[in-house]
Amino acid sequence: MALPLRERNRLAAAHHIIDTAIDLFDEHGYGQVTVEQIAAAAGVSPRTFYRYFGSKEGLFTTDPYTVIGADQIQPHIDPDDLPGTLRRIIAAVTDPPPQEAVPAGPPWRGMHYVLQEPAVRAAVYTALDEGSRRFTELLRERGMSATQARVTARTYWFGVYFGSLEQWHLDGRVRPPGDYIDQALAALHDLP
Amino acid sequence: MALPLRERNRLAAAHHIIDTAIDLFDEHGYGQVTVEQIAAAAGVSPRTFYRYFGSKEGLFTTDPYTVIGADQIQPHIDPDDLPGTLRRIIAAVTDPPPQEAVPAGPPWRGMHYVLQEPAVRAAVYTALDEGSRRFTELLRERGMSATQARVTARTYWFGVYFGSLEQWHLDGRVRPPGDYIDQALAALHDLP
DNA sequence: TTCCTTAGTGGCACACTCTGTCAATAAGTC
DNA sequence: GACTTATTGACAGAGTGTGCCACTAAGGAA
Repeated sequence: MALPLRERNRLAAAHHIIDTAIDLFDEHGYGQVTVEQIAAAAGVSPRTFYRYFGSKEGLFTTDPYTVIGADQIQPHIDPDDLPGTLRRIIAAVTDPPPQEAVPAGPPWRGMHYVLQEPAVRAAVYTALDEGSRRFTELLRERGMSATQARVTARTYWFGVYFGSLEQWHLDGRVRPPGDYIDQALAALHDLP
Repeated sequence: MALPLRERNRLAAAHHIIDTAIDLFDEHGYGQVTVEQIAAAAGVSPRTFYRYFGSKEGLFTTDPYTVIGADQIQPHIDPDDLPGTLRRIIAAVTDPPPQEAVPAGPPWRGMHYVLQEPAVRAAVYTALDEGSRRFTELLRERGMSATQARVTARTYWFGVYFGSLEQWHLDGRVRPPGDYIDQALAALHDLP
């Protein structure tokens, strides 16, 4: 009961809409399902859907149920410990702590669509881009040069983080995701 | 006259539409210009616009006038010389060789929108993604592990290549773009 | 409880993007 | 010059996303 009623209702509604949508996607395919159908199945108006998520792809990139949004990633950033930052994000994202208002699970039901549907993937890239932008600023504040900060942030975000997440998923999520981060970080020191 | 008439007409038409569109963007802003207006100003039907570019963002990601498309980049790839690959791409992209059917210049008129307009940026990321995917396959064929290949390809594409291009543009395109690639490659060996 | 303020919702109209289809036209071929 | 094929324009229509306004529900104060 930490959150006020309105907040809880909103989170529950968002969660319910996402869950309903992914059910429909699983059944008919992402491209065959319209926002109107999702809204109807979830018992809300299309207008409300757009208020919650802004777009169809927003289902996968809107806090707090996204696994990749800039806001979600922000608290884990420590510019002085980049490998640690990535490991913490991966841990938080792949093994979300139980919260009363945010039931675990839903983000990962949609991982398939994040990686396979071009439109969703593009939306995720936009979210990563925003995270990388903020990260670049942090590095610049620490005195890093513009080019180095930009390349470093983008390498960690787009290369190590998203690359690891994708490979982890493609391998069936069997091995611990942290292993992929470690492998990816090692690969950076052995670039051809 | 190397190309058949149809081909030449098509290239000229594409070039003209892009040029017309960017004129309108510069005058009214990207978001304020509709495809219908672009088509009308260029003297073609909206349907033809979509046949050429597929989408409004396609203006910036469709060969041969894009600077970042997978097809455009493909011929420069040499998996055994990655730094060289990037330098060749940057060279080809920032200083396109004069071709009779492909007047120089147009791609760079739109660079501003590529970096500033979220929708265009997302489309460019999708193109980069495709390039990176192909590149990952090439590296795998050379015996590289899945994770290493994926991270390496993404690091070079999203980190070094796009990062350098962006920084070069942000700095006013004064210094040679190759310098930024060199700086970025150096940064990879000095990651925090 | 009651009143009041504010946030959230639904419904409507509308602009815009993008696709399927088909007839008309232009280019390439023999 | 006739034939084949690619390209175009016009039209209809589905789907996404936004502005607007009245209505309902929540939070706070007396």
